Amino acid sequence: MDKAYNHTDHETDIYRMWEDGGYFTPAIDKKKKPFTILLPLPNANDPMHMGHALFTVQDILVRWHRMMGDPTLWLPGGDHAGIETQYVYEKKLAKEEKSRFDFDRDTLYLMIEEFVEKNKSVNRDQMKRLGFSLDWTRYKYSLDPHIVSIVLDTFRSLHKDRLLYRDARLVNYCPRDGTGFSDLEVVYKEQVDPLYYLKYGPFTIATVRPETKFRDTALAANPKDKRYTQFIGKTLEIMGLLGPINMTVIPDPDVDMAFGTGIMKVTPAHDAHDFELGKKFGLPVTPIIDTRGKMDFSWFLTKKDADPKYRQRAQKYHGLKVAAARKIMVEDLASDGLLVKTDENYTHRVGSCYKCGSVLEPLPIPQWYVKTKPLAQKAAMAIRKKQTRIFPLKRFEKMYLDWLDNIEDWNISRQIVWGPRIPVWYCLDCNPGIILSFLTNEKLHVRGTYDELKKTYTFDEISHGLQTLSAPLEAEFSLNAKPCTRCNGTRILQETDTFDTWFLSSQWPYTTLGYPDSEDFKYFYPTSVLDTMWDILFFWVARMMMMGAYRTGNVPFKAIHLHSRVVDAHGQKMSKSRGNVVNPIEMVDRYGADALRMALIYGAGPGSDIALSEDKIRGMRNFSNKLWNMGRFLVMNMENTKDVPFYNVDIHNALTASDKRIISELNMLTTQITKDLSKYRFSDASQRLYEFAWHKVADVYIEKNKERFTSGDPVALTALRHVILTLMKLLHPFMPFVTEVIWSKIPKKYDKPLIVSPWPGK
RNA sequence: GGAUCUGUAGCUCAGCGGAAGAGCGCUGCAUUCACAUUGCAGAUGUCAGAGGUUCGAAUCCUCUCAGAUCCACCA
Repeated sequence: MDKAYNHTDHETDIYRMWEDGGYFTPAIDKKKKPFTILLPLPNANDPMHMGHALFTVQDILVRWHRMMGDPTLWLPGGDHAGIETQYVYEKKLAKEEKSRFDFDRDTLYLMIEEFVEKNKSVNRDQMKRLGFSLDWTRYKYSLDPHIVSIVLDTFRSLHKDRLLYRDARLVNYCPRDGTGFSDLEVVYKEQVDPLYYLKYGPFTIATVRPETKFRDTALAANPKDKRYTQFIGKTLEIMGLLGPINMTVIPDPDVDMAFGTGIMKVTPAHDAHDFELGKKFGLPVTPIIDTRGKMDFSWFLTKKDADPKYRQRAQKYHGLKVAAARKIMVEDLASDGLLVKTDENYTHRVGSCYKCGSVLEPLPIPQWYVKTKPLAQKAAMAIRKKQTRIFPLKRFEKMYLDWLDNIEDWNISRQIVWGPRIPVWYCLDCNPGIILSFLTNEKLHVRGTYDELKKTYTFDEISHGLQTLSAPLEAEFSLNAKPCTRCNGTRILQETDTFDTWFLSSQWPYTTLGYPDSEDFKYFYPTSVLDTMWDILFFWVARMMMMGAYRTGNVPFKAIHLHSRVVDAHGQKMSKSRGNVVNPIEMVDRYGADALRMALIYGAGPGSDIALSEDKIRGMRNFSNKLWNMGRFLVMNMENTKDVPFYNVDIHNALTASDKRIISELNMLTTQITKDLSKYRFSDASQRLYEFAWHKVADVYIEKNKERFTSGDPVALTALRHVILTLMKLLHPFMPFVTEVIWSKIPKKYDKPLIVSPWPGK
């Protein structure tokens, strides 16, 4: 054996030995209870980061259970990651001075597909570098046809159960990325904007969005506000930048009397609160901002009787981006004497796109929604009844329940190409003009709902539109478009929206296992543990619980273990802009996978951030070397001594007090580690093992008995071998490579690799 | 606005009712010894502050200060 442990000499060979030996693939044994973990599917396009390296937690559990003799499945997969991947791809296109608008839908899809296929293997190879004992024979990709077909079937099933609807409500729309998002994906940023006080007929109103005032449809005041009670219900003529308009004052108890002047303009098309208010009072929805985030004054410019002076003004605003238009309008308001004052220091929070940071525009666009309340109830119940337990902290359980108890319907439509299209077909003959694609230069030009909304639809008219929509949905719900069953029309258009990626990944537990009939599904579902970072508790974990319970009748996990974020040595979040990102593969190259794994686990308290430094990883590399040299010491001394008996109860009596003491401590340690693992106390276990191996066995036991070992005392060597072999087993889940190598060097009775050796006490 | 978490050695953090701990860093000594990716010895703390419960509090309770996070979103 070499003087020092050099991981690069061993890791590749060891992993190949495990994989070729088929040890990652479980044998289904109906007499035994399986242990199953699904790997939180990484973006198939992403190289590995420290977050992925933390899946070490799962490998620890999996390796432990495998040694315990459980049929153990750790199922890997990759995610097409809809918007994430399309975003990355569009950035790539931008470098080539192209954009998504240069391609038709199918071409763009194929280009992205090719891009992903090229990168797919990178992440997989990196997982192997970390030593993850994933069953690669079962690898799944989120766009595998059989997975998609189950997802589409879920959509159909939701429709049948009346848990699905299409509605034209306000969507958080990113004009830059060209898609809407669910509420969860909105990031609110605090910023300072001018608050303008505008003259509004007899009133003064305060607003940060003067550009939307052209299409205000009402004014609202608190019914308790004595200043305005006399006006409630009255319609007033108000002078604006484009001439006089009529507006009614409506009562709204939500209006804060202390804010601004206590009276508010109502813009149902561009504000969520106003939209609800509009619904209540039957106000028209009158958008003035389009999906590109530009002002749209066509409603005014097409007016035949418009005053030429105002027409000119509208022409000036038309097509400007919101921010630019606002600036010019404020100038015009000032010159018309309509600007009362400006508060420059108004701080508020603005919804922005989590991908590109653009300000999101609330826009009225029809989207598909899942009614989540009934689904959420079951998912919450599973936790309340302790069918599923959440580790490590109560606070995550509370977060989970609070979210499910207050859940809103889920917008699953995305206006991107990368992902499965929503399986709905519209008949353009009997139900024309339903949908519009904002994505690319689609060849099919269809008059869209958004255009229709611009024509000042009332809420009644919108809901009427939705009723006519549901007809072809009922009639035409197959995977391939056939002639319309109502009018026999052949101009059928599939919904151009794709699914929110989370709609697919929320079904991962049963789609990957082959719901509903496969052996795997019957045997491995529900899975044992889900381990993931807490930041996707709502996006993914809660939704998997909902969909699993809905589709299969069982929630998908018996336990949910939430781990924390990896931060740098100073507790700072790792980010490219800070320049403190530690690349896991570089660390594996330099110090070995075992060192990185141990560094991630050691000293990481449950629920708190995990501080990782290169110093710490180096420290753990030193620990690997310590183990190596303990093994080396044993092997060297055994070489000169024949017939070292194997440890057993009979020999125990021949041991010295010192031997007996270390074995007794080892037995206590075994019990303790087993207990730690069953309670997800990985850090505690790793610290105990480190302490015992280095400071009890190496520093004390070996040093005190050194003469006995070097002189070849068979009894002493028996004890030491027993201690080291047992220690290798206990450490194997944490540091699989170095323990497997040491194991292979020590003469012993078993010929099986360590990975499938029985857990001590088992 | 609602909720939650954290404050312990220079740094990162364990401990969460019974004599203040670990890793890294630091200081001194050792060196043909399994290992210098080492060993031995050592220094460093009003356990954020105040009050309370208790025979006993870093640990439980209340408040204060400081930092962080989640949810809801305000014209």
